Amino acid sequence: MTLHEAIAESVREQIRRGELSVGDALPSEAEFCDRWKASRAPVRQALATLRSEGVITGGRGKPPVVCASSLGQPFDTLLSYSAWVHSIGRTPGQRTLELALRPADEVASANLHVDAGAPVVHVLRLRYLDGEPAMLERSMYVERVGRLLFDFDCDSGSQWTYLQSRGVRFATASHVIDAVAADPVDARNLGVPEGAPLLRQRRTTRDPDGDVLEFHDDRYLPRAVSFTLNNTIDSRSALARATPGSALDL
Amino acid sequence: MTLHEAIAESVREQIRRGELSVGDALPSEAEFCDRWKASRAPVRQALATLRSEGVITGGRGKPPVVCASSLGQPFDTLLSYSAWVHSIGRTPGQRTLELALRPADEVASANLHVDAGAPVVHVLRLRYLDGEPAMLERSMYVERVGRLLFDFDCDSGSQWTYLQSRGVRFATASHVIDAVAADPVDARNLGVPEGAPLLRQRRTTRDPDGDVLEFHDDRYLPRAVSFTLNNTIDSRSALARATPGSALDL
DNA sequence: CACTCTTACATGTCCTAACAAGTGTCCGCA
DNA sequence: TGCGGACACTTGTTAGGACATGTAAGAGTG
Repeated sequence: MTLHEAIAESVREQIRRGELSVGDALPSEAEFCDRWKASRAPVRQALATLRSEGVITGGRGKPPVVCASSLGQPFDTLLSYSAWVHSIGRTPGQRTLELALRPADEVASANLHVDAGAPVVHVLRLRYLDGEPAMLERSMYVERVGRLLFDFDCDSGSQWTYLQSRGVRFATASHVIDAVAADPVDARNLGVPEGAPLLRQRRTTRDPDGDVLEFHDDRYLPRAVSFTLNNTIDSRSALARATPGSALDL
Repeated sequence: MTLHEAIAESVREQIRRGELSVGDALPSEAEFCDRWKASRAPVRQALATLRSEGVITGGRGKPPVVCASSLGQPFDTLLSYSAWVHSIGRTPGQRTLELALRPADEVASANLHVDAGAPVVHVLRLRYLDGEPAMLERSMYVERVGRLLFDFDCDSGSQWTYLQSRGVRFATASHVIDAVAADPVDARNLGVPEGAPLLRQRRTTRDPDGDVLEFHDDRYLPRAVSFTLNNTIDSRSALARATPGSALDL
């Protein structure tokens, strides 16, 4: 772990442990330098990282101040449901309803960027939060990745962790968040009436070369899960509004 | 404008103009230093900014690469509907349905952090996108801010711009995004059946001292508006999933 | 021709140093 | 007591350099 990472992590740790709460001021940069026997560069890099995460604010002349109690989520917890649930101290669960190798239909070929008819792995999974259904996950994988899933007990642990252990390298993801009415499949599995509002997160995950690895259509029960964002005037947010015409692609 | 801001903006400008598209490599840091007659510090700061916005990626040994065509939105376009619509080259519209000064009920006092019964300004506005209804906005303001709205023609321009011109200083905002069923008011104004799924964005905006200025409950037609996010493995995202138990507060 | 190894180049990390600019305190003066 | 200004302290910005580490291309070898 590099020095600036260690500094940033120590601050996050202090926030997690409650030693720093919202509104508290952090030590000055000079103080950090003394404590860590470091120059300003790594200290400032650590503070910049925390700032971009929306954890602290502060301006010229004023010491940085903790401005968010909920820490931003690292890349993996936004992509892995299991990792996320664990990270907030709850109990995940899951039941795989379908695992199939099928020729790509129109939707699959468009989202995975493969030829129509190419083999594609479809997965339908129901995800639980503390034993209650919370999300229905429709995912599709390019054949290269999806075939690994047939060697995996999908109900046992984290698919994400498993795929990484088999050499799949996830690098970037694009998310589109909107609302949708529960279709018959959603309704039956999530235990809501047909047409009930669901929070939908669609995402495309790619490897370092930009090739698509998977596409998800996750539908959450709004009473169980929502998305949050903390925003500061001097930081452009990664989250953006969009209209359907806009490109969803990388 | 400082040097690193100018460098970052010039890259964003090149992306907007199409001189740089997805997958293109940026010049090396040394090249930037030469062109701008600058040291590595401002160049690296500019690249770090772009990276945190999800615009570029790239690792050690490789030059940075453009990885998102849709630029992240600055603070104001996430808060001002008018500013956002303008920024994507469409035509905003709005009709104010209600503007009222009322004693704070339970919801208002909880979200604005004022005493129950304290005066609060409520606004109900229908927002259009290219002439079509796209969002219903329920907002409430603390009295200090809201009273300024009575001197303002709410259908004329940007409320956000107006309030800033009157000295209101917005600094931070917390957003919670989920889905909700259209209630009778939503349904009538947005032209959808009651119970139809809507994308809801609730937000609390504060001034630099952390005092709450306004609270919004914006409900979007999913077919008109969604939220997007680009995510990279080496950047914690400001967006986070949450369960209702989690704090929505700063 | 295929493979490995060297090497040039890129970025990541960290340092010292200096000046600019905003904030808050404290002291003197009216 | 109240106010303004000097001053100490803070963070922001930039310069210039050093070394570590990952990438990719080219040289050399089998």
